[in-house]
Amino acid sequence: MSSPLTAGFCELVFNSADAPENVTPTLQVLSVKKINAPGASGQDRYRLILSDGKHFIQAMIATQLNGMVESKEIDKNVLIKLTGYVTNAVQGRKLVIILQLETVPWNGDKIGNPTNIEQQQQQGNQSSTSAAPQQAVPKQEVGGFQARQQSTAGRGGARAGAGAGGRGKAEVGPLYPIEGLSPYQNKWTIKARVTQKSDIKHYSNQRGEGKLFSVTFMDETGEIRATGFNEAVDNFYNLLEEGKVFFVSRARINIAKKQFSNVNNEYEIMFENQTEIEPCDDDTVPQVKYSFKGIDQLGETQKDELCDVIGVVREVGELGSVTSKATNKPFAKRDIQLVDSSGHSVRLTLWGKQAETFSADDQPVIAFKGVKVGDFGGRSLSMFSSATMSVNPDIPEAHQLRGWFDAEGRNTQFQQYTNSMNNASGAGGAGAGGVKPSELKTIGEAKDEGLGMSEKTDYFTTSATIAFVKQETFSYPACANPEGCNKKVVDDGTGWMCEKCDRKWDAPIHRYILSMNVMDHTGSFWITAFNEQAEQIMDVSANELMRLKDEGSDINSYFQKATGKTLAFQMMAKQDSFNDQPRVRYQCRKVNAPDYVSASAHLIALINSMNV
DNA sequence: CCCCCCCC
Repeated sequence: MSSPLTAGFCELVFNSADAPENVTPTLQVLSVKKINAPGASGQDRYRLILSDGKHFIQAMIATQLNGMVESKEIDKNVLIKLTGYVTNAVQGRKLVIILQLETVPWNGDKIGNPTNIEQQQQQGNQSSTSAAPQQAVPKQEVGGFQARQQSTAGRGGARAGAGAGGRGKAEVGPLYPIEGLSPYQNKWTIKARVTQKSDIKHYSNQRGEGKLFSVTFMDETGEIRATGFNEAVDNFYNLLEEGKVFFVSRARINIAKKQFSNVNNEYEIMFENQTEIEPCDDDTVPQVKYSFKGIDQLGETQKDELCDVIGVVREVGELGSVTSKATNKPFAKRDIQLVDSSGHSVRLTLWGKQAETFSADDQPVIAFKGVKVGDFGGRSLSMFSSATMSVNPDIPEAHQLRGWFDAEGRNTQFQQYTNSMNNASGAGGAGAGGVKPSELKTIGEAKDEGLGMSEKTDYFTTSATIAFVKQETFSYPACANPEGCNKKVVDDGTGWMCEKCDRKWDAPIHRYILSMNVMDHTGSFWITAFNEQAEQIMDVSANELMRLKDEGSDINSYFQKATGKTLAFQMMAKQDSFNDQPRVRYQCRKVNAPDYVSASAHLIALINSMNV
């Protein structure tokens, strides 16, 4: 009977010093296990036991294939064909790292009676497993990955894989995927694109003075941060250009200090004196991938979150300087205003050299990766040192924005993020300790927890029904300045005077201050909604409603229509005093259609917490 | 071996 499995594969991996080149074995999964060491980004890692029918061997699966495990495509007794993999020697044990695979149709039966290749090897070949395996050059063989790399290398094939013996210099090991790198290997080469390069940073501490820089490398399997100190700065800083592809070898792999970077890898590279870096003109290495958030969506992100944003630079601020409170050091700073086709704008701050050298005054499209969301002025963005920006990138989103801006965006009024009362942008700073804007609270909870009773402002969302809308005072006469002033104006008999704009208008524009009583099953409270939110609730502008009222129409029906609406109110609770008595002012910052799914989840959690 | 990511 012929087995569909690649007999002898385990032995080949274990015994051969030569890479099993162009071997794409078919193996059977004996078990799948989640291991207790999630990846840098918190992703799960899965270990497989793979059988060739005679022996079995341990394997790890690259995180980008996790979905196949979670969907049970990869499961016990499934046959898989490894089309991309590397092997590692880790503390004398062999491990296959699977980078690419295909499943092979099979009836689900277990094939043969495989035994552990490790035990067999330990009995039969002591020397290869016990004698200081890390000091000895670990056996590293690269399977399908290398074959695939070479076949797609094009001109970059100048640097062939291990089999071709390097680049006329010392042997530097086989071409490795970034995902396959680990501290247990010292003989590897990666072919990767620099997606980010830092400035040169100088430091001085107890150990002395020094300088350093870091880059992020990316290939089709992942990304890794690399750092170089002192001499390495001199050797490599100018060579490594953002966006270009390089071969890197003979560097150290350390455990990543993950708290200092958002690069998704458990390890990082340290450039050393013997490190070799060579440019490569292979353009098949992937480019940076973005996951853009619309500028209007920033209200949904948490403060300090990193995100990707693309926008048109509508305004470039002056170069300024600020002194850090923490270090007393001055930093160059420049604010730019970004807009996108959502009609929203946001401020983004550049720091240091980037602030100094920024010179795009032609309203370019810029794609930002990994910028930090701040809550100043509602929402703001800040360039992080690991953030990157790409001016007029050749990606569809950029072309789209360019077309939109040139056709209409140029003349659009943009909705800004602000902390002011009239902003419809949701969020706003849930300051340290403050309730997050997205956090659901019943009215009872908001009161019981004393939201808005302390110094800080609290933000929460409540799903509630409008019980009553005050009709007597629903609006105020506001400055008619089309630039958007919104200040209250007074009629002095000759016109409506705005003190802020120092202008007089024939007629004001009425804006809402809508006072409403809303309730849920736990209670009710009075809330105030300003113009934008109130318009959404009333389905008519305050100005129009005032006109109807002035001409003697019955406007009661509008208020009746609003009454009974159930909405998700994004609320701000702030301490206030009234007749010297402290009280809480509840202001509605945004209204949405009720989100029944999260509201139900919240109620279920409440019920469960009742512990009955 | 750095690791600060700032200010209004």
